[in-house]
Amino acid sequence: MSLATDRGKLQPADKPTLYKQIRIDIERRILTGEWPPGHRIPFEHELMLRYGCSRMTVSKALSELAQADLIERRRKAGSFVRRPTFLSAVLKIADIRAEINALGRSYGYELIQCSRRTANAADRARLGAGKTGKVIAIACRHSADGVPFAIEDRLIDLDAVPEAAAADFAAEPPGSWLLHHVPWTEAEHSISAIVADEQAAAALDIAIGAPCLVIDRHTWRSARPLTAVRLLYPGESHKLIARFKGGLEG
Amino acid sequence: MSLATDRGKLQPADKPTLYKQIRIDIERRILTGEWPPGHRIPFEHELMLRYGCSRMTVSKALSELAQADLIERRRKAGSFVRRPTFLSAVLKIADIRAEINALGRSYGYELIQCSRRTANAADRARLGAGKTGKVIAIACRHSADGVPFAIEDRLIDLDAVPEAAAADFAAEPPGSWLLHHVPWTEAEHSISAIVADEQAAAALDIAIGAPCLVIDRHTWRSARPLTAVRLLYPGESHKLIARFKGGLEG
DNA sequence: CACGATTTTATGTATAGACATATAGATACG
DNA sequence: CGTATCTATATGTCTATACATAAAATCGTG
Repeated sequence: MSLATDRGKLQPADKPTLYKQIRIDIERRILTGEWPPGHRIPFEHELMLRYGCSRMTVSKALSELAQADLIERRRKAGSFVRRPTFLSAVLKIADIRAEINALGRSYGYELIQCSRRTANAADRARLGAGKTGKVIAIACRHSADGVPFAIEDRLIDLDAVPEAAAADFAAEPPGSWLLHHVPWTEAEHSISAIVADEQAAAALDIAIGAPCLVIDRHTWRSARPLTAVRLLYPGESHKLIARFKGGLEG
Repeated sequence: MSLATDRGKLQPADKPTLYKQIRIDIERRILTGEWPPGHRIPFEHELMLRYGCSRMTVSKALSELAQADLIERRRKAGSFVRRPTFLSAVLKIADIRAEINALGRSYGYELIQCSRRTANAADRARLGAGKTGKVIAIACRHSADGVPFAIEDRLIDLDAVPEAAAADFAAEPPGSWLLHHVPWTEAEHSISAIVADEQAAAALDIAIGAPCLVIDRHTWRSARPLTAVRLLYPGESHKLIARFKGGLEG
């Protein structure tokens, strides 16, 4: 046990070395959205001027960012901010469309309800922080080969994600849209099982009392709540699969 | 979408550079168990002799292994193989004892059944590969503050994990034992919901027909099946929580 | 214009050397 | 015997340089 250092705990506040400062600086710009996905970050040559160090030093910082999948480096072209990546295979359940496509089934999507409103007490409680601004509330249904696959009930903080105001959630599922447009830094999943009530049973076309899998997910960027979603899957018929692979690739 | 390279797919079989060869070589020894957790890997000085290169080159290989949490580097002491780490927070559900302790509740464990046998057809199907050797079958119950928390039904491949023969699963839950003694490279989780039948209801002290969360997990080392486990949690009362955090630390 | 060849350029890998820093182990001391 | 100090040493960071490599950009030619 002594070897497992349990990183999250107390950082000894080690003296920030130059390459770490560079890495943290760039990381910050990416995570705050200052450098959005696709943005080309300065060339190593420019960075060594900016930070007054050798190319090897900025290269080390960039290499670590690349290993962490925050940037993608391409010879001759430069280094680019990656779009928000799945930090773990589990999160693929975040994109139901991709999940269904991966199963080789045809994806269907149906927007049930989408409204914009000033956050009420329940919205604020659900999103976490003391938001008083506007939110978007979305209800929709995903289907595979025409059969109900999951129903989704989502809340998006419009102040944290103003771009969402312009998105067309009738054309694109909110999960996909968010995943491809909004970088996030933390997510929390809560998984549980319930039995279907009348409403859920009707929406999913299953029997009342049938088991359902529930996934509640909250997503933040730098501790600021972005969205909260509840997904309801028919329980026995469907299994969520997550794969993990150790080690390194390449 | 174009930026997301979907790593798992086709590796362009890039020319293995020296530092990558070193990294892969060391990684292999760790994952095969040749260098077990706690083992001190050769000093940089020895490695540069072994591979005939400069210290910067071996250092780069070791740095990447450290970033991937496969080794831990300590000044003056050397670099050490880390014990199997959680590759993702989700996997903390792999260690129910740790999960319950994290909740601040007292952990209880009860071995219901533990038997060794030659793998039958059902065992082989469950573990995957065409195993014909011996397996250990375990049934046990975990409780928190004296209340049933989950029941576990596990199969361990004794040929792949011969050390398990000497383990005392009456004293230590098999999940904890495996996590701390056996390195793995791949795991697959399958999550679903069912309603409790008579047997499950009795074991978990819930009503027949109550929702239950089911987690099936399979674990491999280098494509060789190690163990298969099914966990049954009471559904509404309990929630599995997983957290993800982007970026890098330090 | 289309298309292949050439050039340019940013990253990728590797080197030798230098100094910093933490710390395990040895040593000295009370 | 316990503790403070010293020392040796393995890792941590950084530099300046060199050449390799992939791919974008340009050029040349039919």
